[in-house]
Amino acid sequence: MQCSNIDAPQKNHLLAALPAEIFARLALHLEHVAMPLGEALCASGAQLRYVYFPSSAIVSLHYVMADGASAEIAGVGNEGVLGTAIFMGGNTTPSLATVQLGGYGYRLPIKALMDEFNRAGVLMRLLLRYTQALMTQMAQTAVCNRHHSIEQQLCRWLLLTLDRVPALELTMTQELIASMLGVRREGITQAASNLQRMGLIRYRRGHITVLNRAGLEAQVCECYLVVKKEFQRLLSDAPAAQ
Amino acid sequence: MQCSNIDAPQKNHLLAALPAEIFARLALHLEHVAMPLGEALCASGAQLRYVYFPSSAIVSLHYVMADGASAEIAGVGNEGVLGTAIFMGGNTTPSLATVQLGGYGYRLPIKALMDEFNRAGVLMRLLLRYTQALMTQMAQTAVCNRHHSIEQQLCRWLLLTLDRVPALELTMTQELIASMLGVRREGITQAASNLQRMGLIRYRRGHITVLNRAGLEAQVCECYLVVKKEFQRLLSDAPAAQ
DNA sequence: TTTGTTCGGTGCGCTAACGCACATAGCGCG
DNA sequence: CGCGCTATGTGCGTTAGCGCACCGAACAAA
Repeated sequence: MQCSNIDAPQKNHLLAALPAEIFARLALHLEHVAMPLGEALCASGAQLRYVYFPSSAIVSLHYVMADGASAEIAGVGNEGVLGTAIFMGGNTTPSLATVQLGGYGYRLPIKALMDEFNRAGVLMRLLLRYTQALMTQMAQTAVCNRHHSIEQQLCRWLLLTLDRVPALELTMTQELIASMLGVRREGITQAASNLQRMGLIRYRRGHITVLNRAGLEAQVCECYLVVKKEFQRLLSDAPAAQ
Repeated sequence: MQCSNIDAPQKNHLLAALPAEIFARLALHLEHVAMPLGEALCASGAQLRYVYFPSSAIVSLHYVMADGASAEIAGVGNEGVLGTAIFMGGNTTPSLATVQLGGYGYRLPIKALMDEFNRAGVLMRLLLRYTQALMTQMAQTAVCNRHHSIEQQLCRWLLLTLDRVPALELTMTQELIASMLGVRREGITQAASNLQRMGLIRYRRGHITVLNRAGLEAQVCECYLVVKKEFQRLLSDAPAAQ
């Protein structure tokens, strides 16, 4: 599939934030790839060969325990990059990365990434700031898991997901959402019914449509705003300089 | 209080892992400081003036919500450093840092840290690997909050804390532990009673003594080992080189 | 020794979420 | 058009953890 202008590298915010010169160096090695739903980009402890800059796909970082229970730790969409462990020096992580919402992205061989990262310039500072934002998301997930209801967490998850795609409709089963949030499928059914009754969303067999985004924002716990504001603070275009 | 050899900078694993030359440069600016129980080292969104390398103290990174509920996100002891946001480029985080177990540590003005960090050498790679380990801890906290019982979480918390201090006895009220784990004090009372009945720990008014560490390790959920192994993998002395 | 304060233990009733079982309904495919 | 698969809705009983109230016990300071 060709790169069209509706799926240019610049749809990824990190790539878009790079100065032209640096982007040009990376672009030689960037490869447009399909990221179909369910694809496992990185198993627990496995070494990535590429880092991925999603343009329309969303990747879920999650952890599956010995007994099969699982939970999402954070998500990566067009605001970020999958593979922070590469430049953080650990190469791998104990978590899994699977495509949660199919789409496209750009991948970059880790050598090309590290060559640029090791210049210790704009790219390095940008990626480190992104990583800090990712840490905020993980921290807030921990807090939200502890204290908030399934319904609130569903609102948070929906809003964070919507922020990463242009559409108002997601192709996503309740089962899948449940496994993301680490709760029962029935719990999602009930929470989603509530939101539907309130007129905030509409549900139909594998598709969820947001009807009233402001209403969702009124229901969501504070965790959503904390994460969103921190992403804005750390990754607004301006401060690529230190 | 003077620096004695029972509280040298090398008690902090990160400082100890530095080559002599780099350590010498930093040592000019290192300051031995008391870190008393309860001290707030960094409020939410506040800018640190120093980074802290605990030698005997333990710092808790936690988050307090609008309604007062709170949860610990991660802990920082002699294996790490408080203030990753400085070198990650964000300067602040939404979380709080308070001293959870009083003791001592070394602080370093952020300018001295950044001068060395910006050499993009051993210190930078070490701090980034530590930050990745911290991310693992945060991720595992999120998972553990979701799926494991208070008793298992108490085991995890005890073991992680013990790994950071040489003693088998901690000075710590149940109230404090409860606020760390983000649960009720009564929940800790009950979990601790169970562990005491099993002969694994002994409790007395503000002091908790571990009697049978192996027994605790048999009770704990997998989260503990995941975190511990990841710290070992990322921060064993050898690979300061990239 | 006394007294006051903080810490820990215990017993309610309540609720959110779980595990399970099963009914219904959309939707693709032949 | 009908079949069958898969997604969703629903109704149990069960349980972990919560919120509250209160007691007793340990410790510190006078």
